[in-house]
Amino acid sequence: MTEKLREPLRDLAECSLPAALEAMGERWSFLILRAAFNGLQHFEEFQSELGIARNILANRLGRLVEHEILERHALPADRRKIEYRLTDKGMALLPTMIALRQWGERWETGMPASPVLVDARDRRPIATIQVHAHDGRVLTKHDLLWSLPEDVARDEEQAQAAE
Amino acid sequence: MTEKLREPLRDLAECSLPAALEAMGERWSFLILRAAFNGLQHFEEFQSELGIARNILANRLGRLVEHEILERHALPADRRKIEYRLTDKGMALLPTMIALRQWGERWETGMPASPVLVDARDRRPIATIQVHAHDGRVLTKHDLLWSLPEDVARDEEQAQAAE
DNA sequence: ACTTCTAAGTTGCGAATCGCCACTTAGATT
DNA sequence: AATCTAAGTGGCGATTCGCAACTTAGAAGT
Repeated sequence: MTEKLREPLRDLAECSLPAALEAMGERWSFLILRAAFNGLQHFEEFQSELGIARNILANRLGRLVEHEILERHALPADRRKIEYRLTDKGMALLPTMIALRQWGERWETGMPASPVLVDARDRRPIATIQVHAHDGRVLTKHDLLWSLPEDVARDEEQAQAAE
Repeated sequence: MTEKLREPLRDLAECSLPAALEAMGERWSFLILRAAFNGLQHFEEFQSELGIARNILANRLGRLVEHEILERHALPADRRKIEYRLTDKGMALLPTMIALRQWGERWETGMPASPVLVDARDRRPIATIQVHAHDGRVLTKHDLLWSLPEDVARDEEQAQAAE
């Protein structure tokens, strides 16, 4: 259906970032995902909420379904209506989406725009997404190292040897 | 320099995700950022590492500089050489980039590709990026609520009232 | 000084994608 | 049967992508 003459990004680098971008890297994909997290499920809902062109929306929904980020369900009650549901794979994008959004709030818009995402338990805003070590310490760029798989410490023994 | 006749995504929705995508949402932007986190600094380095077309690379670097994600420095020693350096704003994209990469590893490639990102202190792999509550509990989609700013609990008093 | 080399772009141009709008199609409603 | 509605599809101009060749400023070699 969709032609792909330009080189997929996935082939060009050794890590899986290109693969992720292959699925989510196009214009509108993240906004559609956000709308899905907000509970929107139908073509016309996405269309009027986002103001996206219909053909582009159809194309993006198709891609997201291909990549199993959304699932396409025709409702038994009214088989014209298609429900697009987030899959587990789609929901697993939540931290990415929130991290991106929080970055936008902090560095682009400068304000925590509404609606705010809160913990349902106590209605307090969620924490800022950060990089943590295996033991929970917060890490910054300077605490990080790119390492080949064979040099990675995997068990407590090696971890303690490094102390 | 760059013309923009199509509607910026930032205007279309109420949260700052569109603003973030305005800065980082184009093809190659995240891969250039990853290369920068990997220590690449020069035009020709990005070009040969990523295999991106020169005009596109020039355009993307320009955009990233405009958005203050990278800084452009001509080296005094050899003023032909331009060093592109990550700014604090750029470094703040680290959690987003890692979250996206981890998602790709888990759901697209299926393997933790090299190089692996490890904690420099003990060389153990970093934790998976997750959403946390203000008190550190891990939250999933079902623990979350979109809330208007006026309904957000802000201090201990309100937080305890909700218990 | 003058030729050569190099880093970082810029330009031209064909191919692909975006975005607006009108049209279609399958299925429900009156 | 006529109408309505949800979800697309097709046409087409505008924009962007991507390859290759060219340019320009500055450094190096002789």
